[in-house]
Amino acid sequence: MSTTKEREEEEKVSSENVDEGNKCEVNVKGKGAAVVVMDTPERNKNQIATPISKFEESPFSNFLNNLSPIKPVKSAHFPQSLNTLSFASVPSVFTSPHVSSIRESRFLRRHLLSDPSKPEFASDNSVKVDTDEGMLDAVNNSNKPKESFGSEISVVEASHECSKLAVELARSLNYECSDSPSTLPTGGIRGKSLSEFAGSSVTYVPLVQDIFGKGLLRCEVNMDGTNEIDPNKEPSGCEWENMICDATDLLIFDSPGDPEAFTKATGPNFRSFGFVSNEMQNMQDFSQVSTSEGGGDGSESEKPSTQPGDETQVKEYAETQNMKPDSSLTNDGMGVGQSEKTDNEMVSTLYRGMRRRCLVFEMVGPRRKHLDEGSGSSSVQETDGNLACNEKQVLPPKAVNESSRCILPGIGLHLNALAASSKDGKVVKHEANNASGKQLLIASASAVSLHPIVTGQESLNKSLAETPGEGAIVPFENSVPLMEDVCRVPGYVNNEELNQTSPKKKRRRLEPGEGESCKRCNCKKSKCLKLYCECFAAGVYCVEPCACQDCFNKPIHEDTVLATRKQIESRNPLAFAPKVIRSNDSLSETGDDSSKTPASARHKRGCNCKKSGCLKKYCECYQGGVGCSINCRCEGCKNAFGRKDGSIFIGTDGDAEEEETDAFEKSIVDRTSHKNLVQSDVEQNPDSAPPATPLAFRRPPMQLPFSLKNKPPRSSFLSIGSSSGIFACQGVGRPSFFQPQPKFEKPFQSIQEDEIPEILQGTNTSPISGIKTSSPSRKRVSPPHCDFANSPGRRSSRKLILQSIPSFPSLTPNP
DNA sequence: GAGTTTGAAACT
DNA sequence: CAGTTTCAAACTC
Repeated sequence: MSTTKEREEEEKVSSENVDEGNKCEVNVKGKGAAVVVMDTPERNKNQIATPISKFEESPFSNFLNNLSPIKPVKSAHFPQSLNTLSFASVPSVFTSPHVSSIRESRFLRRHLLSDPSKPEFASDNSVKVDTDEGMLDAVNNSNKPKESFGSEISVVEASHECSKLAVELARSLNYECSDSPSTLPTGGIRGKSLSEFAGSSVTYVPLVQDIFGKGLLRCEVNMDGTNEIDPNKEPSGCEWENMICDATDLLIFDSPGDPEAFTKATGPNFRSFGFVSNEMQNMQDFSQVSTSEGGGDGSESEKPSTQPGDETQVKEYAETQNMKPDSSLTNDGMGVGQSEKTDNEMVSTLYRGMRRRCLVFEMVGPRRKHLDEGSGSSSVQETDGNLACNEKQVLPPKAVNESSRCILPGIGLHLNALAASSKDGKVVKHEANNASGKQLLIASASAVSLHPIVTGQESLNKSLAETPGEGAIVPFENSVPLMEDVCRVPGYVNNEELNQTSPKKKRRRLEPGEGESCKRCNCKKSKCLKLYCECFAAGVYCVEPCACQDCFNKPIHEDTVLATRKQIESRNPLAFAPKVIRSNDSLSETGDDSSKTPASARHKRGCNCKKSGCLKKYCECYQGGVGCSINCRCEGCKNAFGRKDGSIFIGTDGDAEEEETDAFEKSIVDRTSHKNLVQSDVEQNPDSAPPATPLAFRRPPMQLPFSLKNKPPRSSFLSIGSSSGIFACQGVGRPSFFQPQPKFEKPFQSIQEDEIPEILQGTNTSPISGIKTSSPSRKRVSPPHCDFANSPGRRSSRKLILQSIPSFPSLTPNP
């Protein structure tokens, strides 16, 4: 029989099978050639349902047989994955709604989809299936015939592997980054490792898959290389996470096509953050490994030089490298850009992703820097002293210091680490070098484990505590705080050191720029041991900039801090949870797709405003840049981000509208004036904005209302890193508008996903949208392409947004 | 910078 | 759970 025909039939059958619960199209296809003829699909079905002897004999039966083996595997995986998930979630005090954010949700979805038994799976696009198959194949046999699918499959597998690795890493991270050698080590990850990985870290896989689907495929090489290379499990894990994050970023930004962008991004990253350098190193390591495996790897990452685009950046980058002794540099040296091979390409892609992320940071940094400079030398000095310098020299004035600081937060956990690093250049670097593992872990952990999986403070704490030796306790519940205050993060040694080291210890007044990046409190009576204290609430230690009195929120009082924290948590487990939850997160948690409202984020508990009309920062919802939800008990809600009743603020209320508008404008003005700051903020928010890829349109900042001035949002956006990693990546792209959300974790989620963007995008789900990112700019909803800031039509744009926004679903606080 | 307003957090 | 107090940020002048 003609192979094609057979294949077609087989495919049909397979699809049906899939419907019934059998997946593995790939396998089927692959075998298709071998398999003979299939009867009518119906027959097949019947056969499947009730195997007939004849059937057994038929190729179809063979096919089924083949499938069957797979099934078990899948089932095994799934359960594991589920367990894993549950496991992850369990530890965290509260699942961080935001944490998981996109990744998680995706993961869940995918996961479900992947389940063979589910019909949905069949319906899923080939990509998903492929991925699944890839997984299976990888698990069962990497050898299975992929021919039919060709590159796709292979890619998928690769992605799977990567995902697996990522998963593992994540898992390891979850476990506090234990060193299980298993994480990276296994050179043979693909084979058996995969299954294990898949099982354990399934959750992560989805993300990876997504990423891959988008185009990041080549993880394999890297992965392998990593495995081989890194004996260090933790570090590797971190790396992986980073990788993943990067990938995410890539996805988000993703334009593999834009080498220039990549280069830019990369360059900056390296410069800006030591942390970045670490990542790079890791990446490089991977690349190296890959090289060994695949032949020279391109270490494109390192040297953007390959890319013509930004020479300047490249130079800087080079400088940075030079400056930094870090392995990354060496790696850089290694890599010269060859990356022509697929493997190399893949690697490069990853790098690119990273670079992009870096870019974002970088971009932010420079801007920020300028701001700082503008504001005063003081800030600069500070940065220089602390941060900057680290790599200081390395970094050109522009990028480094502040950018790192402020920006970091955006990334989330990563940022934390980064932030720390950024804060103290020394520290960062130091850690990066020595404890690169640690930092990485932390960062990665924060990014990955925290948000995605556990999200819980505990998990974070664990990871943190372990990682830093110091101890910390880091209560990072909120990604934000972490990000923002990275420096201060309790438990984070560096922070402490920094604080201690810095002569200034006591707070210098924040400069505008600084304020944004880090949180400062002004507590007088609470001793910074109550939630009144922003620092404490954010899970970070008070730092110099704080003007608090009798502050106990310092490393030296770690015990006290922890005890207090515990006490507060005992009272309210969610006390330290991010206040703003992204819908996505909630979705993932709840599983409610329907709940995905355009407005991606909601305040966890809702506000209780009575006089401010939810139009001022008194309102946590407004402050967080999210609309009020049914959970809010506010009176006269006029929240520009979304009213409690679900109505979008349209202009019906003249007053309200005007007020809102005013507020927005005001905020906008502030932003404009503080553009630099804003940018920094943006950086912080990893959210959607794809760093490298300049989106034509930016979202209107959700948070617009906030004037950066007043409060710099905590840089922590990042999150999410998380989470964040994705967001972080995204963040870059964001226009200055993004407001950092000071208190909320949103960092990633909320901001990133911005309601608006989604709305704007509409249902459009850009490929990226899946990731959430999406909307590049959080800002207002201005229609895509519109510059809402400038446009006179702000209102109109805003209105559009509002209208488009559906009523906010009530946030489900996380359980 | 001081004072006021506001609403969350804490307390009862 | 509701009411009150405390607190610190946000805001105003």
